[in-house]
Amino acid sequence: MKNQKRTTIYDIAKKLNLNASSVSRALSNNSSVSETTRKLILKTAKELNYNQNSLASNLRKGHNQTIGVIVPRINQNFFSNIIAGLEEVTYQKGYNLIICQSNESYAREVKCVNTLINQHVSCIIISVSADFEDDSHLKNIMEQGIQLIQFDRVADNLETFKVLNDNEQASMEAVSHLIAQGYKRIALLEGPQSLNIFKQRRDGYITALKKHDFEVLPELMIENAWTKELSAIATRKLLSLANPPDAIFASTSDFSALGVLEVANKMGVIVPDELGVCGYSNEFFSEITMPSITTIDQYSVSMGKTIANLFFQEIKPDNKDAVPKIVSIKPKLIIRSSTLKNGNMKSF
Amino acid sequence: MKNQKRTTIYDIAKKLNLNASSVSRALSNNSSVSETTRKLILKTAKELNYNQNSLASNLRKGHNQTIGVIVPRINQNFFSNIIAGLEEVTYQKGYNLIICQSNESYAREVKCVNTLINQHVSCIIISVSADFEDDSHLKNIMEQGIQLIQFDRVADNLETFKVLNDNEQASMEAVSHLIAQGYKRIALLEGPQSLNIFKQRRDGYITALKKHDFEVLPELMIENAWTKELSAIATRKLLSLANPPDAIFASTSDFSALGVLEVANKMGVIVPDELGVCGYSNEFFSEITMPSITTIDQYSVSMGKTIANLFFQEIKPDNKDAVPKIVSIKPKLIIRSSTLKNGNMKSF
DNA sequence: TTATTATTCGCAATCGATTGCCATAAAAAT
DNA sequence: ATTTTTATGGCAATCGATTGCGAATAATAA
Repeated sequence: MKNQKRTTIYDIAKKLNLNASSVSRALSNNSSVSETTRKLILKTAKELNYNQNSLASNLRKGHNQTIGVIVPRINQNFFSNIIAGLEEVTYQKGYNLIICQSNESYAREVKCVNTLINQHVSCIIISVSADFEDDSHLKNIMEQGIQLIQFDRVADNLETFKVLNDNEQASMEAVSHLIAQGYKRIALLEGPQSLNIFKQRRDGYITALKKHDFEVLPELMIENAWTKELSAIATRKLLSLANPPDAIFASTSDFSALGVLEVANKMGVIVPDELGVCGYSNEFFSEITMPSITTIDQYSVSMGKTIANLFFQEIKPDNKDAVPKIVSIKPKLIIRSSTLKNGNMKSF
Repeated sequence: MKNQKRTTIYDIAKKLNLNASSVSRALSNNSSVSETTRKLILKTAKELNYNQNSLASNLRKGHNQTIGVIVPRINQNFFSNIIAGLEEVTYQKGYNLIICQSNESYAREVKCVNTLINQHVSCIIISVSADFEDDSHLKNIMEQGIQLIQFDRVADNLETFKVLNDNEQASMEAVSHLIAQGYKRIALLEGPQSLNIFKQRRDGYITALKKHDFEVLPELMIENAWTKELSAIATRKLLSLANPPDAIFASTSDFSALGVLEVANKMGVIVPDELGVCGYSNEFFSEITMPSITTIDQYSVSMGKTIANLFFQEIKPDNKDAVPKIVSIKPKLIIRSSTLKNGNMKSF
């Protein structure tokens, strides 16, 4: 592994007694180079094992075939699926992805943004961290002339392209389904209200209750129950109430729903007969629990593709007057055993 | 969002009647710039909302604070955890990650490699695709003076840095455990033998059998059963044998093990009493199935960190004579209900 | 006060590819 | 044979930051 310098277009030019400009043109397959010399150039390029220096090319051309992605956690199912979807499309277009994770930290999110700005990426795709403070860093992205697409968790009052899930609608449908199944006291496990997605799910819950003339009971709404552990604690509390709920909508995730399930099991409360349980996200495991968990699928991979397509179709062509557009994806309620009171259970 | 040009060090220099070189030096906090002018420069840089152009900087400096990662699938648990671990460390060091997925396709893997070479990344970290053909593209990486680290699925006869799991050892332990539990006819579900990891797991299986004077029976070794569906088919076949196995080691993944579990359940075969089941990878769900699945944990996040640290500690400092080193990580057997014949089951 | 050293900063080349413009040569038209 | 057109490829500037070298100035020593 010698530290020899890599071959450049100048090396090729020198060898063929040509000018670097001709080499460049031949390689970009573009303008006026005779067929003969082009073939000659391509051949020697291969011989010398030439590889283009994208840094130089991008610097000169003033743009970068690269898109930056910032997510709270790369290895969270939803986000890794988003990234997989993004990559699928961007790869086809010859674009690269630079991935950063904010680890749910605002400070780190800001740093990630700055790094990506320095890299001159042509677009930044972001889902903000849980301790989101303000949107000045996002504004800065746009001031630097870089496109910005927010998805899922977004800064509401910043006008940018957005790809969202219709959380409120999905949440409403889930709760309506619980009501239709005959559940009377439906509790809600919520995530941090600093994130708009959790607010929306809460809104959907309230809307559904009101629509069916159910009372909205604050004691049945537990904030910050967004991990399996927190959810288990909350469930224990709820089920110990004098007047306990007969259904729990774990609006934060299937992990929360699993926490509910485990506590119910330990306390001898039968799901779904005595307690309906609904999760969110359609994690793989939600299908194989006993009973299987009713949940909401967010089409994460296809959402990733949607985001990428938004960039290529709406934004990239004429970035001058691209009017911020909001794409809303309707998640799908997946009904499984944990909310089917009639005992219509699927086999394991 | 005007398309104004971004401010450069020349803009700052012009405003202060200085030379760009001074600005550069002031910003890099390095050499001889008086405290007064440095502060002045830093101040105006902030005022003008200056952001460094990493493209130009990297081009000049001849290296890139970027590491390329190529994995078969980003949204596969093991790999997304690896990436999370990598990112954790590289972020601390101010390095960026460019992520590509080969989608288990060799052709695409080659393209990814080329893109990363063009990007002048300082290192490529790769786990090869299932239809791996030859290692010429990997050799090319090294010829271009780019560091190469292979992990998990590696090209055996290429001398590079490698971070591996000791698959053979882990596999041997798993099978030995099954034997210790009293299982007598242990079947093996294998992955494509083009990947060395699956060969190693097979070797471990055979070693364990021989060590305990068990016969190695080809009819109990099923190739290419590396998805839940394929595994289910294989299981059905195995359990229908005149002399069926009393344990199945799904050496490919917990998904395969789940396939075994489901078929056993449907066929009325009791796990673990009539059939022991062991998986691989310690997917989240393996803990919550009924019964929970004995499996092997690969410490994926920490493995990602190990890989990154290998780069920063061993390779980066003096890339001249870095002697390829192989780091082997010992996975951990996690014993759960699906192999505990004595009925020592954990509660769900 | 003069000589010497240390500080601070400017000049200009460099990294590798791209591109507008111009020059030469070849082909076509007159 | 001469002019016009076209094809081909060279020249040189450019993208933005970095850096070796040298010049000018300030600080210190003699």
